[in-house]
This record gives sequence, C-alpha cells and structure tokens, in this order.
Amino acid sequence: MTVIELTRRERKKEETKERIFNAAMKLFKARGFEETTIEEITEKADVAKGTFFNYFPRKEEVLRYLSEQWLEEVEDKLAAEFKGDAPPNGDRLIEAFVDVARFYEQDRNLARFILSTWMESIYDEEDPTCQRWQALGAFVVGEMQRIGYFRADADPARITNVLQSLYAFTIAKWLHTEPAPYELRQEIRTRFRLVIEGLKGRGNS
Amino acid sequence: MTVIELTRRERKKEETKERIFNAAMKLFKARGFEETTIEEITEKADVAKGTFFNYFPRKEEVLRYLSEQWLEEVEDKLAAEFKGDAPPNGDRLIEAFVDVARFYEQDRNLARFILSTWMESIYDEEDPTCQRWQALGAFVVGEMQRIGYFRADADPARITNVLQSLYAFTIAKWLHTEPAPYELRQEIRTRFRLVIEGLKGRGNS
DNA sequence: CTCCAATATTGACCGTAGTCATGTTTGTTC
DNA sequence: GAACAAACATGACTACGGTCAATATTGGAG
Repeated sequence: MTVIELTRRERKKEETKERIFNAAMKLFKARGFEETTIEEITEKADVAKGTFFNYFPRKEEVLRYLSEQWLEEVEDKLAAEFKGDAPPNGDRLIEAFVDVARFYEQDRNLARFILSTWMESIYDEEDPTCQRWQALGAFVVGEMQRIGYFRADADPARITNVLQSLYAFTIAKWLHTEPAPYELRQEIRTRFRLVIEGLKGRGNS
Repeated sequence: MTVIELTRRERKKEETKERIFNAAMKLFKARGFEETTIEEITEKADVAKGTFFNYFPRKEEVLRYLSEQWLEEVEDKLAAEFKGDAPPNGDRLIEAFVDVARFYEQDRNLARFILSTWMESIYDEEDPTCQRWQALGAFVVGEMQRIGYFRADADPARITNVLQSLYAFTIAKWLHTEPAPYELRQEIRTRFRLVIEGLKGRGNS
C-alpha cells in the first residue's frame, strides 16, 4: 500500500467524487437505480448537474465504481486465501466462494447492481477487473489441478469459466426471484459439488 | 394448431404490428438497437410515433417479441427431438443443444438481442417462456435420469439450471468477444462433457 | 500581488423514450 | 343510414440522460 501525497486540488476532487458517489448510493438504495435521476443525485451532493459527468461519464459508471471497489476487496480476500502458506485444499475452494456469497445476502439491492456490472464485465476481456478474475481463477484452478483435486487433463481457463458461470447464475437467480428460491450458500455448495462430481449416471460409460 | 378466424379489425392490427416489427428488425440489423430511434421505425412502418407504443409498450419489447418467436421454434424442435419415438440418448441431448447453437452463429447482432432477453427471462419465473423452458428441461433431464445417463440422486431442476447457465454463458461470451474466442459448437460440446464427467481429479475422494 | 494557463464547475441546451388528451375509424344497434 | 361506443391513431408534450460553450477557481511564475 503506497501512500501518495495529494495536493489540495486532488483532495478536493476525491472528496467531490465521494460526495456524489455517496449521494447516488443512498438514493439508489432507497428508490432504485432507474428511479433515481441524476439531478436528484447532484442536488443531494450539492453540485450542478454537469459536475456529475466530470466524475462519472455515464450513470452506470457509478455502479461500476461500486462494483470495482467491492470486487477488489473480494479479490484480495480470495487471493489471500489461496496464495497464503496453508496447503491448497478443494473444500476450502468451495467454502471461500460460499463465504463471499454472504455479501450478496446482506443487501439485495446493492448486490443486484454489483452483480449486473460484474456479469457485463465478465464478457469484456479488455476490462481490467475481468482480467484479474481470469488470472486469479487460472491460478486457483491450476493449484487445484496440481494437488489432484481437479482433473489435470482439462484446460484451467475452461474450468474457471464453467465455475464462474455457475456461480454468477446461481446468485443472479437468487437475487432476481422474490421470495428467495433457495438458501443461497447451501445451493452454491451443492451445485459446485454437483459439477465437480459430475452429472454422470451409472448407465453411462 | 387451431386456426382462429380473425375479424378485419384484428387482421389489420396484426398486420400493423408485423409492419412495425419488420421495420424495427431491419433497422436494428443495419444500425444496431441503441442507434435506432422509434421515430425512424415508425417512419419506415408509415405510422405515427405513438402507434408504436400501442403495440410494444417499450422499445425492448420488440426484442422480446423476436426472442419469443425464435424460442418457440427452438422449443418445438427440442421437444420433438425428445418426446418422439426414438429412445432417449445422452449424446443426442448434447448434440441437440449444439445444433441449436447454429442459429446464434448465423447473425451475431440478432443473436445478441435474443440472448439478452432470454437471459433476463431466465430469472423471471413468472415469464411463460421461462416456465416452458423449465418444464422442457425437467422433462428431458428426467428422461436422462431414467435411462441412467444422468445420476438419479440429483434434483432434475438443479441439473437443468446448471446446464442452462453453462449454455447461456458459453454463448454469451462467444457473442460478446471480438473476434470469436472459440469455435462455438465445439466449445459447448466440450463444456457439457466436462460437467457431465465431472471436474474431479484422481487425488479426490 | 498580478497575470496566466490549466483545471473544475455550471446550467442552458439537445435528442430520444415514453405519455396522453384529442381526433379518427370501425363495427354495432335500431 | 344515423347515432353511438369501443378500439385505434396521432403528434404535441414531458422527463431524463448526456453535451458543451461559457464561466469560475486554482496554483504557480514573475
């Protein structure tokens, strides 16, 4: 963590961005994303409408900003879990993801925003967030292959993609269905186990 | 297929809707969804702007309409494949889905529209399209369990969800990445096989 | 302190999705 | 065919996301 000295100007800029961001989040939580207008946000943040666009080129960028902050946290958490000294372990892999899902359970509204931007960024290979996730996924899956938890004859990137889609969809469905269709963390655990063990039946060569 | 007699009024109504729809599709294909304005559509369809909203309450509803038409076709195709006389067969299951993916390869623009509405409807359990897919999925998976291709100790709805997320994501990523990141049908086949066989490695109990 | 260029702020303005009051057409009843 | 109601068409209007030229603020150089 490098501490960079900021000039007064830069400090003020950050502060304004934060003020706009906080105002936006409060309104989004209270009334929803679509229902909140940019004028309401800027009024609450006590700046002119145009100022908003100096900090966030589009309304959606506020969500992306939120999402990035949160994903960085999660990333650090997962990276610490897997790049630490403790030997890699398959069950810990699942439990780490299950654990991250706690967040989504906290605030469904917020979670919806974050998930939707995450799901968009998943497709965009230019997106730095996406790249970091791919890298993290490839590393973790590689480790799992090394210890024999995952089969070694499958492309780690493919396994990462499969698990990512499973994870994202399980959360997305849970978030968009009212009332919640299942106990989220339990369901993630079950589905992960299911694809790890395989869908194959007895009559299948 | 029941043929319903339509009054002149109803015929005219259908015709107008079709005219608007066709105009919209031509413009969407040529210039993209966002870039096409409703006024352009109505001009091309030779109706007033307001008329558009008598037929499609939102701009996106045009896509939903397209999507519904197409999904019905696919549904019929898949249903015929699995409710026919031929004995159910696991490889045929995979190949049927692979085959459907051909469509997405035809027109990437159109496919993007259809997939995005499909992915939204996946979450919405009220949506009739979603319900029909769930039903079809449950039936097919049930058959596969009966013949021992899929393990019988897993909830068919869960297996359906897992496969659906895998399928949708694989296509989505393929559609949103330029140039295409993989040969679509081959990738679907590989991923399906992967989750059917399981991700488990040798060192895994 | 004065001047200046860089940077940040502002709100009038624009384009477009969607609304709605009004006008028009259609089918029906006598 | 006249009178009427229901269904449908219409375009002026509103609301909001986003642009941009004009204005204000900042910090540094002389």
